[in-house]
Amino acid sequence: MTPPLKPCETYIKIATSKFAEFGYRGASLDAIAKEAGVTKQALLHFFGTKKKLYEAVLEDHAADLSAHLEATEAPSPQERLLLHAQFLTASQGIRLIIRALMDSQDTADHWPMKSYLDALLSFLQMHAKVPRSSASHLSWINKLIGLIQYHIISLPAMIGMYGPDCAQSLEQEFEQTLRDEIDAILR
Amino acid sequence: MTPPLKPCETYIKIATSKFAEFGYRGASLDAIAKEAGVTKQALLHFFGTKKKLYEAVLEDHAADLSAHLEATEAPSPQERLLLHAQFLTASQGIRLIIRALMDSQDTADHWPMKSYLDALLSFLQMHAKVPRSSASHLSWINKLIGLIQYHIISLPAMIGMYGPDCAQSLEQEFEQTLRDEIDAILR
DNA sequence: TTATGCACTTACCGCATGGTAAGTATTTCT
DNA sequence: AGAAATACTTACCATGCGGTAAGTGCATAA
Repeated sequence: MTPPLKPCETYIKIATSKFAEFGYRGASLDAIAKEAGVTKQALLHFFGTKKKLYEAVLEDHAADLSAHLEATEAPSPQERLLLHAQFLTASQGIRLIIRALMDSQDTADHWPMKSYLDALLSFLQMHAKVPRSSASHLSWINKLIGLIQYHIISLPAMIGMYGPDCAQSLEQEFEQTLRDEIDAILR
Repeated sequence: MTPPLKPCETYIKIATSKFAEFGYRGASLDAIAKEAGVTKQALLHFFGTKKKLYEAVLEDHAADLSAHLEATEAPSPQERLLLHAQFLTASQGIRLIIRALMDSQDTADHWPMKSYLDALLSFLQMHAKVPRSSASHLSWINKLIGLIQYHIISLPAMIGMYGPDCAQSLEQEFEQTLRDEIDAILR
């Protein structure tokens, strides 16, 4: 099903994980290239500059997210949204988004996630329990992403502070919260 | 009431805002020092290394947060927690915490926020509507901080995507969500 | 008055980084 | 077969960074 990736697609995927893990500044071209088994000039050959590689990564990721939301099938909208939220949680992409948001003044002049957000918005508007304003839905999306994102980011620190035992119960509480939030807004 | 800050306290405050804005890697000693009107060697004189300055910043900030939680007075626990949450929202400190969490593997070997988290936990346990497990409270705190944090971080991008008009309604929705969440857990 | 410590500064070093220039091997097109 | 494009490589450069070494001006203590 998945054809072998073209070289430059491989680079984007590797760059995605590096940028997600270390941020724009923290991920060096050398490190990305080394993991791909090439020199950094291979990256510069395809993308010109680091910033353009970063923009390609962001656009590729936004497309991935939209595609997943589109492709997910489930008996009910709630389950579909839950599946998508779990995909967000499992993927490293949330870290990428957070880093992009925090560094936006620095690196990105445009924000390529809008199409994905719009897809989420229209999904909510289509299946919402009661009609609500667009700002209200946007606020709910913020809540959801904030929830997912902080859970992922804080978990290592939580384990460090309160021991590995807390991880499982935090995961359970987290999943329940996800369900509650989704049920609260969808029919 | 507030005596003039000692030089090294000034440095910590300036470093706090720089680290919060640009992250550990993104905030250079030169930039921090320049804003303080000294050379970077002044910082190295006091703190030895950049990492130690960073640790001092984190500890100072944790102490600030704990002190604020302690000092906040209000007629009811809900209002007290709301005031504190609003303080978190208004301060730049949340960005510092997120960056610290995301860079933790990289920079921080210990996590100095535990005392603050413990203070929050005992506050919740004392005023919770019904007795709940510590993990449940921890999860709720994650939810609250995630909420605040993503709201702050995403607002500029939201304004960029949906225009300045969406800011006010997002703010209102956000504040209402804060109140709801607090009311849901406190008597 | 001298000495001691404090709060810095100037000068410098080595390393990592993003980026440029030019060359090379391989494939594709004509 | 020859030309052109593709996908790189090696060599190199300028900048910014954290950190070291040594010195300076100043206030306080003996």
